[in-house]
Amino acid sequence: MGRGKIEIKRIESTTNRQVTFSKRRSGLFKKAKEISILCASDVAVIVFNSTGRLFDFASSSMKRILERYRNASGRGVWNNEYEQMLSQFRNLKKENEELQKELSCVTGENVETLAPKQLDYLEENLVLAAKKVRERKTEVLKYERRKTESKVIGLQQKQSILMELLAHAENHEEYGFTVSNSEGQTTPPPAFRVQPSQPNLQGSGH
Amino acid sequence: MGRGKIEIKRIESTTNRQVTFSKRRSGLFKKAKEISILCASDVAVIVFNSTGRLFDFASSSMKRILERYRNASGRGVWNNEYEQMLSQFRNLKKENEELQKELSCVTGENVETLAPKQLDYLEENLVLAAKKVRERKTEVLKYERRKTESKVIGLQQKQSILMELLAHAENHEEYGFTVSNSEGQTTPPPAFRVQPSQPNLQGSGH
DNA sequence: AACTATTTATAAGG
DNA sequence: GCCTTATAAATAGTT
Repeated sequence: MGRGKIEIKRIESTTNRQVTFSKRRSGLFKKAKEISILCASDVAVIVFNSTGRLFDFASSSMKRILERYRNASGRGVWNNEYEQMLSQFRNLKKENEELQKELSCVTGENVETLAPKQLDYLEENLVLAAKKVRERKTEVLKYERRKTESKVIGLQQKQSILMELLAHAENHEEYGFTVSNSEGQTTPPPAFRVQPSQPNLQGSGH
Repeated sequence: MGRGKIEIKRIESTTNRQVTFSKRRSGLFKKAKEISILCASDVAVIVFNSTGRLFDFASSSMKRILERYRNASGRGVWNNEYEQMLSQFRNLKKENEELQKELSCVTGENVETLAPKQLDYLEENLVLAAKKVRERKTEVLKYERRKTESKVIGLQQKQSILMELLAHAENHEEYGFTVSNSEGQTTPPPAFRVQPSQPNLQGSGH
C-alpha cells in the first residue's frame, strides 16, 4: 500500500527503515487498539526497534495482560526464571522450617514432639557437644596463657635491656641521681620504671 | 476498509464480533510480522478474545522478548510478584545460612570461630538442654509405665470376668471339660485363655 | 511532517 | 473456516 509495492524483507537504508518503522508502528498500535475495542478483547503489543528501543501498547494494564499470559500459556515460558525460583523458594522455606525445628529441639524447647529414641540420640549429641565446647575452652585458655607468657618474657627482656642501658649511663655519670634497690642493682628514676602496661597480666602464669 | 465504514466501538452481534476478531487478528499478526522483517525489530503480540482464549505472535522467542521487556521496562511491572519474591528469596537464603551456622555451633562443629564468652554461654545452654532432655525422658518413661500399668489392670479385670463367666457356665454344666489350676481356680480351655497380646509388655511394671 | 498514488485490509455477503 | 468484491485504510515514495 503505497506508491509502489515493496518486498517484505529487511530495509537496508537506515533512514528509510526508521521512517517505515515509525509509520508501521503507529499503524500496528492503531490496529491493536481497534481490535481490542471492536471485539472486546485484551491486547498487548511489545516492539523493540533495530536499535533496541522499546515501544509498547496495551489495551488494559500490561502487567495484568502478561500475568494472564503466564497463566494461559502453560507456564513453559517462565520456567527459566520465575518458575524455577518459585520452586527453589518453596524448597528453601521448607528447609528453613526444618532447621528451625531442629534448632529448637537442640535447645531443648521443642522436646515434647520427640520419640524416646530421638530423645536418647539428642541427649547423646548434646553431651558430646558440651564436651567439645569444654575441650575448646581448655584449648583457648592454654593459648591465652602461652600468649601471656610470651608477653611477660618480652617485657622482662625489655626491662633487662633498659636496666643495662641505665647502668651504662650511670657509669658515664650523665645523670645526677640513681636509685639502688634492695638487690644492689641500679634502677632508673620513677619516670622510666618498667612495669606491665596491662594490669590484668599481673599474677598470670600460675 | 470494507463495503462500508464502521465505527470503532464494541460489536454487539456475537457472531459478527467473532468473525471480525478472526479477520483482524490475522491482519494484526501479519502486520506485526511485516514490521519485524522490514525494520529488523523484535515484536510480540498477545491477544485474548472476549471468551478469554489466548492468541499470540512473536517474531522470535516469546520468552526472550518478554524477558527483554522485563529488563527494559524498568521492572515496575514485576514488582508485585517477581521482585518481591526475589528479595524474600534473598532474605530466606541469608536466614538459612545463619541458622545452619548456629546449628553447627550448637552441635559443637563450628566451635573454633567462637569467642571465650560465647563458648561459656554455649556450654551453659548445652548443659541446660541436656538436662531438659533428660527430664523429658523421665516424663516419657513415667507415662509409658502408667500406660502399661493400666493395660495390665484392664487385662486382669477382663481375665477375672472371663473366669467368673466360666465358673458360671460350669455350674450349669454346659461344657464337657474344665481345667483346674494350682490355686484351685477353674480356667477356660486353651483356646479361651487370656494372655497379653503384646509380648513386650510381659515383665513391665518394675 | 504532509501529500497522494497505490496497495492492502477488511466488511458484508455467499 | 474460505471466497468474492466494493470500499475504507494504510502506507511507500515523494516533496
